[in-house]
This record gives sequence, C-alpha cells and structure tokens, in this order.
Amino acid sequence: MASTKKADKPNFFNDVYEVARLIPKGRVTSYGAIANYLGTKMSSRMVGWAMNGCPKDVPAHRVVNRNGLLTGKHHFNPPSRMQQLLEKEKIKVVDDKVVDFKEKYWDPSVELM
DNA sequence: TTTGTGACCAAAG
DNA sequence: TCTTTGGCCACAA
Repeated sequence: MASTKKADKPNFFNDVYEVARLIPKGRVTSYGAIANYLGTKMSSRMVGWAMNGCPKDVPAHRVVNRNGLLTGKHHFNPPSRMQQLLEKEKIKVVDDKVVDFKEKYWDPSVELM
C-alpha cells in the first residue's frame, strides 16, 4: 500500500505538534490556546495528552497551563530540564511558574492568524 | 465494546 | 481561598 503512513497519529495530534513547533523562542503558550486554535478548545486536555508522545521536535517546555504553571514539567526527563530550557529561552521561571507569563504568552490563533 | 485515565479549564460550594 | 465537580476528546487496556 504505497505506504500511506504519513503520520501514525491522527491529524489532531499532528496539528498540536505543528503549532508547538511554531512557538517562537522566548515565548510560551497554553494548552487551551493550542486547543482553541485547533478548534477543540474544550478538549484542552487532549493537547496535553498529545504531548504525552511529544517528539523531541516539539518544544513542550514552551507549553504550559493557563496559569503559566509548568504542570507538565513532571513529565519531562528530567523535570528540571524544562525549566532549564525555558531559562535558556530567556524565560524566567520561578516556583515552576513563568514570569510575566502574559507578556511571554504566544497565542497561535493570533500570531498565526 | 466498555471502562478508565490524562501534562486542562471553568464554575460552584 | 481551597476543594470538588463537570465536561470534553482521544487513546490504552
């Protein structure tokens, strides 16, 4: 069959990765924002769950929850890796939270508009 | 097929 | 203020 395997995962996951990769450096976004961009704002959980298989191509460390809290950092390996990456992006992280989150906030539905 | 869970969000007590 | 509950979608067993 002509190897139609473009992606082992559904389009939904693929979109999540696509947007995640589009996140500019020094910027962060929220699961809900990505979900909203994909049109499934109600299922923001899926965005996070999609990150469960987050490829290395996807900077999941730039994706945080609505509060700018690094909820998913515990899923990183090691968890401190996420904060390290964020700091490297010139993003300050204090108490597992992104400093000036709203300033660093990057809304795909707006930037990619 | 059914059930359970998950890195969320928002509302209500 | 904090905790609990409801919802929504997709995937794994």
